[in-house]
Amino acid sequence: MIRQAAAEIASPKSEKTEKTRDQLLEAGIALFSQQGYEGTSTRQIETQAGVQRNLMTYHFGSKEEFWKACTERVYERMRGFLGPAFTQSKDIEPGERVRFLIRRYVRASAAVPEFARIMFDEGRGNSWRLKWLVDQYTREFYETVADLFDDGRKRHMIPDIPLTNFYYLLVGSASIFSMATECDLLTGEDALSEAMIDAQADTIAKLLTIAD
Amino acid sequence: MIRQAAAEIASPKSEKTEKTRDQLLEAGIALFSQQGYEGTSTRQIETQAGVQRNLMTYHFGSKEEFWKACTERVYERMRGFLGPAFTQSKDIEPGERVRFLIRRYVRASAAVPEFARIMFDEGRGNSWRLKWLVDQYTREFYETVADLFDDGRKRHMIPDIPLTNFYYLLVGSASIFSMATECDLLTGEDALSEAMIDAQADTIAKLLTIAD
DNA sequence: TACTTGTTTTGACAAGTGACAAATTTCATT
DNA sequence: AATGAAATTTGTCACTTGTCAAAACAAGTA
Repeated sequence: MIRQAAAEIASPKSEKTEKTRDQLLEAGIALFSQQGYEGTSTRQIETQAGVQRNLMTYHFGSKEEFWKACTERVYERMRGFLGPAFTQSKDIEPGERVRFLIRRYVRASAAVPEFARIMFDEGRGNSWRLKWLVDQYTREFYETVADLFDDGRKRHMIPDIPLTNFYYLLVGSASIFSMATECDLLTGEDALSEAMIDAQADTIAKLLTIAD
Repeated sequence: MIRQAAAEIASPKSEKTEKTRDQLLEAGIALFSQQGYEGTSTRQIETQAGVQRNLMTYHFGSKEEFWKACTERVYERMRGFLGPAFTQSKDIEPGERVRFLIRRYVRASAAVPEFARIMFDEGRGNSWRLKWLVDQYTREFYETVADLFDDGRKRHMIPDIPLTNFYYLLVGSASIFSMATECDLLTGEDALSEAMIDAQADTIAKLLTIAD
């Protein structure tokens, strides 16, 4: 079940401290999602964050723990989009509900491209990070999609394809956003523009559901 | 245009030399596709290849050149699947041609999951590697898909969606194979099994084309 | 004031990185 | 067997990596 976040754990001792943590997290999210875990050094993160050396270790204990904190924030951001979408979908007629949620998921993926980037990045290997991501976030999301899928199939709103393929098509549809740089080089189009996001949402919603 | 490969450049001086190069390349492909460029060290490659230290530098000059050689072999492997598919598709009735090629592409992606892995990996950033991949391989492939798309649209075999979205849906459909580890953790299914490959090929072909 | 607590700064270190160069081996041809 | 080029092995370099530890600083409390 997708639900709203629990508040950040640490009590914000001081204003400045919170700012340091925040800048580190934002730098970490940007760099991890662009260069991967191994490709990003703690010093690079601190430099990009504009803070002194070793502050990451002090505030988060280790690179591993810091990475987890980064993914937490990213997933939180996804929840910030998906939670309200679920709430709103309750008021939508069943015939449109699946389509509505698919479109919202696509828009969320575009708003938080770091999420898909990290997922694609870690999904290929066998690291402790993959296990952690699946346990913490992916499993929960998968179950939600599975429920949605079952319901949609009962209502004959989803074509006759297996759940696994449905799921990875939906997830894989975010690849255009996570490969925005390549997309620009290839087509000259900005994958993260409003027009492209709409086009992608329209396309997936059309293909993954059955027209009335 | 997708065409058959040019032969490997180097004249195979001796049997053993060729074996060393081959083992290095195979190890490099496996490791680069699982851990990314920065996440893989030359010593790790040499260890996995079972050869002595520094032999990679000797045979390939540098890590950069070696990486290029690895991607060359991977793309060559993709061509080994796509080339014959194109040839065969000439004999297929136009109404089935697009569907046939889509299915073949999906099967190729499953047979060479390293290709999609590397593409997803590099597509997110802005490295010299991305530029090189696009110049060397991706552009050529994109043009091929674009031609196929135009033809399919004229014949009313492809739904009314933009080319860019069509392309990234097709490419993104390989994500299930490149995230095989995650898929196993999540669903218990082997994404690279014959059954799953078939299911994925069927699904994409069905969704991206219009039924007669 | 002195003391405590949380945070920042600086110094250091062992392990690992890619690359270079010289020493050594291998092996087909004389 | 002798030669010479290709291939392998070993040694080393300057640099980066993550982390630890101690020093310096700030701000509040007794």
